[in-house]
Amino acid sequence: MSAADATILLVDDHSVVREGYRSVLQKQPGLRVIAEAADGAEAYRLYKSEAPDLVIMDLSMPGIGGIEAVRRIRQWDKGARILVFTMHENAGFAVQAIRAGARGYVTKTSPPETLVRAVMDVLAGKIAISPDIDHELALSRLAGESSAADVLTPREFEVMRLLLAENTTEEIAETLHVSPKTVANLHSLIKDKLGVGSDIELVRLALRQGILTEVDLGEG
Amino acid sequence: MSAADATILLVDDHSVVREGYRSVLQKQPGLRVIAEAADGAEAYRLYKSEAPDLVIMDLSMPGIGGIEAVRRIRQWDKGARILVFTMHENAGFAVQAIRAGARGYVTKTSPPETLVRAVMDVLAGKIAISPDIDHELALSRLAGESSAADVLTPREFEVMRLLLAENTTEEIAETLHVSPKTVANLHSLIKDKLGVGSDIELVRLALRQGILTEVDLGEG
DNA sequence: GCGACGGCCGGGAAAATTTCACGACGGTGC
DNA sequence: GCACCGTCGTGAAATTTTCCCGGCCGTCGC
Repeated sequence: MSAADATILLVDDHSVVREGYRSVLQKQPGLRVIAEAADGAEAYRLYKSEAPDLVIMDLSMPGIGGIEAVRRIRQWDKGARILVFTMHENAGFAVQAIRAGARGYVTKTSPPETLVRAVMDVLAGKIAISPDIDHELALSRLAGESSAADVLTPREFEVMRLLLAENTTEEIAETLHVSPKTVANLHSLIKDKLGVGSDIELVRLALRQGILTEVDLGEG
Repeated sequence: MSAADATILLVDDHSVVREGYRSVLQKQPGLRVIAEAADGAEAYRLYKSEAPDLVIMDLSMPGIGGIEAVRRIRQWDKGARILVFTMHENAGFAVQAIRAGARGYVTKTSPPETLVRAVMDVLAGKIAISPDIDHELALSRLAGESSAADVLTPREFEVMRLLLAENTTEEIAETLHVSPKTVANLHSLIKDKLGVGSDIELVRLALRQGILTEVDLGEG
């Protein structure tokens, strides 16, 4: 435990899983886990008090999620090094995470070596993406699937969010203070722009692109 | 490592997570992890060759999922003791798991002690459910939400599955060899029986009840 | 200033879908 | 036999979706 060890903050809402990170990382010389958090808010607090060299962050967590935690930490410390380590084998999430300021994205299905390698790369200032996500990103590029966040105007995106969260056209019209007709028109336009034929496909696309998570839907 | 140790098979598609189980369990005397599997098929194969006293099983895995793996193992060995350990804090999944033959259901957010306790309980022949799921189950009972699997007839359930998986009414009519009109009628009837007003709500309910998982939707 | 453009809001009408009422058929239980 | 339920389908009404339209407003380039 020399003073030169790189210090690490682990963030994951599953304690048994944190135990796994620890076990893998402590086999690696030069790394030292100095703190653990179970949600985004705690992660932010601990980052400020502990100033670790690296954060390993899960995405799906109660309260403020991982993406938002990444954003806040980066806002507080522009140089923060955050490696996202998550179960989502989903290019959409990776794009969001990197845009939010993460320096790496590794899926939990990756072998321990990949995680260790990514930790080292991020500490060395590189960007680390696990191979499966690299592949996913390439595929989505090739498929040319429209990214909802890109092709939709802010208003359309908002309506889409509400469609997925609330239910009836009338309710949305009310919260937006526009006519139900407008919402219906937008709804149709959104499906058109996104190239989906049904609401069910719309939900699937939102899930695939990480606009929505399972827990968002389940709780609603 | 006495011969009297209880032998355990770990099943989880995330290697780092298996590392976590190991770390927690090996602190407990009387337990010995003898094998690990990364998916349902491998779990089944290893169960037959290793005959462990207990299986600790994740649910969301590539290929055949955890529920199906539980079913197969129990079919092969009526006395198999399987403890489901998953991220899904979802009463629907718990019901499915128990019906498939699991002897316990613990969420990954639970502290390590809860997992250890559940392992001991299941080995002792008891049924172990983590407190959060107990609570969820109680709530869903109180809310009296119609369980899709109960209120729907087999045919209706099948159509619902197809609606969530495929997309157009025509395609489903084709695969079922019935008129599109019938599918439309069923579609309407299903929403009525389930008390949902829109397709989006239908997806949400399916997710909540564990009829569908995020990966089902994403991959479609 | 002024014209072009794009986002936003909604009306109107045609087209498609959803919903409801109804009948037929086979299987099951009494 | 008879009642009941699940399945399948028709037809017509009700509703929604979709398409086409025009107006309003802010921005950009000239």
